[in-house]
Amino acid sequence: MILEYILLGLLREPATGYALKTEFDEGASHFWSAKLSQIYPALNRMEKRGWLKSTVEASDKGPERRVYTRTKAGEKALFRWLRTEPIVGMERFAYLAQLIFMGQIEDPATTLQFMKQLRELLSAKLNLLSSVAEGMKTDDLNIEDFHAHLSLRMGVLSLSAKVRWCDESIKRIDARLAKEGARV
Amino acid sequence: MILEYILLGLLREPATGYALKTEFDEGASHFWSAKLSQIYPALNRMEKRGWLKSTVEASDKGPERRVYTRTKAGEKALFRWLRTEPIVGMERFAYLAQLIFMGQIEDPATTLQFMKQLRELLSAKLNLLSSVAEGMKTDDLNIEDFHAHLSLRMGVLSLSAKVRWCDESIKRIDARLAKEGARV
DNA sequence: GATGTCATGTAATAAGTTACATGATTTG
DNA sequence: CAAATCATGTAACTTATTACATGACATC
Repeated sequence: MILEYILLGLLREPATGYALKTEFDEGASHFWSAKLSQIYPALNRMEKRGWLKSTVEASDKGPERRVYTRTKAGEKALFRWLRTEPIVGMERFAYLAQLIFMGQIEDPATTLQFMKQLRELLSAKLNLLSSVAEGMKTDDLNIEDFHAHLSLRMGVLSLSAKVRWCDESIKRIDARLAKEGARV
Repeated sequence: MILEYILLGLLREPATGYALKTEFDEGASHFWSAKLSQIYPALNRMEKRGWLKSTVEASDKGPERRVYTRTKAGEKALFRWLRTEPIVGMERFAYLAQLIFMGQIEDPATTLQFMKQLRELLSAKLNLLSSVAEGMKTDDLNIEDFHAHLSLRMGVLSLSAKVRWCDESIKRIDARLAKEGARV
């Protein structure tokens, strides 16, 4: 279960389920996502399995919180997973499914609008990631920041490629529409 | 449910569950995947809902087959979905999760090997997609082939970017290893 | 006769989403 | 005092994977 390994990875330092959710949204949202209602039971399972230990602490703000700490067994499980082959082939792009079948509607104007919307959505994501990446230095990073920077770069490069693809596609659709218009 | 809409899209022409699985693997694997054990119940549900009709036919080869045909209601449901906003934010890259936490192992050689493996896996996918894309003409396509070509292009462009990212990353890790070696 | 492809399904389990339920503290 | 944030969980449901079960026909 990939979520569990991501939680193990995030639990480098002890944290609550709530804090992990925040980290997820801030640092991992470009490659994975999870809801609180999935995180809490997962942490529970992991503790039963011996990968985590938890203690209940009073909070300075709000109710009591359950703080999870990664055990040695948890670390071992994580490292074992990290040494497996790169996991590929689970890619999911729902918007490509929409685009590919949109030809059946036979209305280039619909596709044009779709691609323009998609361009905006993707470039907003790109801007977010770029600003995080640019806020980091690139040289003399410690090994953990170096890894964080590597994965940010992949987000930046692949989103840039997709935005360029949107632009290219918009031009091609415009050209088709111009031809159609000329024919009438 | 996205799978159901993809099945509707594929069912432009009547087909069996088995044939849809083949189409999935050949034409849709770079943006979605599904197992037969998920496809059969889905088709069943969709027929109950009135999106499909099925008939049982004898096969020239192997056992009887259930051929599904998309109904007008199914087409309407598909077109309605196609006109919704582009679905983004479901991206999942398990290999990025591996990479980002790999810093905790503190062994650049592990990361180097990982990136080299990833490069091979991604470039194999890229070659597959490129050859399909190159086998298509680019001008004067009918509207459906045009859409197929658009989505192939996204695969080619974004995979190229990722392969370049692997190369860039491999160089950076090599540089770190060289530095480390120099220090010893 | 073994292996591969065609063909359809069910059962059990795992993973993920939406909705429900509760309640304290902080900030405007 | 209303809204936001902090905080934890359960219940119901949907979606997806793995394993099981069956069997015809084709090719080597």
